[in-house]
Amino acid sequence: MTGHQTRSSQTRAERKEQTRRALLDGTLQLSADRGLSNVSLREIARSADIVPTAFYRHFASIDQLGLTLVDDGMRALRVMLREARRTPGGANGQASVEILSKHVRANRQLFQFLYRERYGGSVEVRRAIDTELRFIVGELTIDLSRTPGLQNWETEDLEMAADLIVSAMQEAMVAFLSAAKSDARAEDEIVERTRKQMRLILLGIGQWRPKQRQD
Amino acid sequence: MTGHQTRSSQTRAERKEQTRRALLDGTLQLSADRGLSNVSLREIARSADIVPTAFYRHFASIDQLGLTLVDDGMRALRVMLREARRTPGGANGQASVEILSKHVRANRQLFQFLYRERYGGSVEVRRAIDTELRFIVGELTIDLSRTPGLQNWETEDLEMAADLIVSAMQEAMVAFLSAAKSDARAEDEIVERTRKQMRLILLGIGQWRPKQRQD
DNA sequence: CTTTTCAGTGCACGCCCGTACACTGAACAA
DNA sequence: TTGTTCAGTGTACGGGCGTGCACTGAAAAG
Repeated sequence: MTGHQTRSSQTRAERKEQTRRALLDGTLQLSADRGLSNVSLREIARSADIVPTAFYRHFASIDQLGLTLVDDGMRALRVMLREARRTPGGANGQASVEILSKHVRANRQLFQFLYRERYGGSVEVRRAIDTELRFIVGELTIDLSRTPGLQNWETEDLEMAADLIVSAMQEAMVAFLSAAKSDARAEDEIVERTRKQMRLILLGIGQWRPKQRQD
Repeated sequence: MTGHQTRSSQTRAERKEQTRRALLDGTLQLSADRGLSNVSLREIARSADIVPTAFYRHFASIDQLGLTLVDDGMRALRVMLREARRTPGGANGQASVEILSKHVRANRQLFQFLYRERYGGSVEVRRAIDTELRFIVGELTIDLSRTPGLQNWETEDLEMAADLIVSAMQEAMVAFLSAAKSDARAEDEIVERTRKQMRLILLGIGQWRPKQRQD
């Protein structure tokens, strides 16, 4: 009631933030089974109970809102990766698959948004996602370079392996999200298959001869 | 000029087929950088130089047209796979990467359509693509089961390996299509990386112990 | 108390959309 | 020659869209 600070306001900004979140959540909901590009500004506004033109008080365009969602999704992804990295054998091992499944369940819509827009989104959204994804491959490459036995690998080869791991993980994520929401059996199968794939890749890495050449 | 057959007509059906192809080609063009769902029926009709309502003489809906494009794309994909299969070591080896790159270059838009709609398309289109893709994994599984040294693998494990190979190949395809149309250096890098990934997977397969268990 | 800020309102506009409907005219069958 | 088929036409409609513009009224600032 009595605002006596020289700094920022309170109730006013709170309400704005609330609407902003409603816009983001509503958009996530609406785009879940159609993609962002098939959602209209008016629909989004409706979902947040504001009039269409008020949308512009929060975002300059739907695309800008999309980029914010990409940020949110990537943040969730980084949280997941951090957990995987501090888990024993997490970054390349089998434990990471369970971590993936856990986080996917907790962030369904956000992750779905990411993989859907990665291929189907606008040019800007696609580029934003690809950039972040490349960054992730880079981090995994560094992780691998510190793994015992891989210190003398060439960066190119490390990147190649990291890329393969990320590809498999992404496919697992997509499979997860395609499975019915509470089909535990299907989820278990995906986990099992992906675990094996990780093991297969690790076996391959163990056999790799760093400077090998082919004609 | 003189049509004297009891069977089908000639010039009439030809013109229809011509328009049909114009519709398919135009749609492929229009959806290349926006996705099928962002293309309007009117645009498609315009691209084929017909009036909007005439569209329905050929397809019941844009979705139906999309399914036809999925068929076309899958046909191209099967042609590619057939070539890979009859090439020595093609199905899992490194030669298959070159075959992939060749066919992708020859069918850019069709393949782009496939991977874009696989995640971003309508429910029906997505299902059609996924079904076909699963079929391909199945065929590769059979190929693997005939490979010397893998005869006593369990089907589940073979499928797991086939799935990983297909994932890597798909990622390579996407990378190809994302690379600028005439960036030979980028394409070479992708080929090289994917080749190595195939080699890595093969090494992993070589080390695989069929009945291995983990806690 | 007075003034300023600004999230949200309400209306109006022009645009493109899908599609219903009645039609035309050339290719074809008889 | 005559009648039928049917790919393509042209008009018209109602509806959703993005957005420009003038506004309101409560919260914040002074």
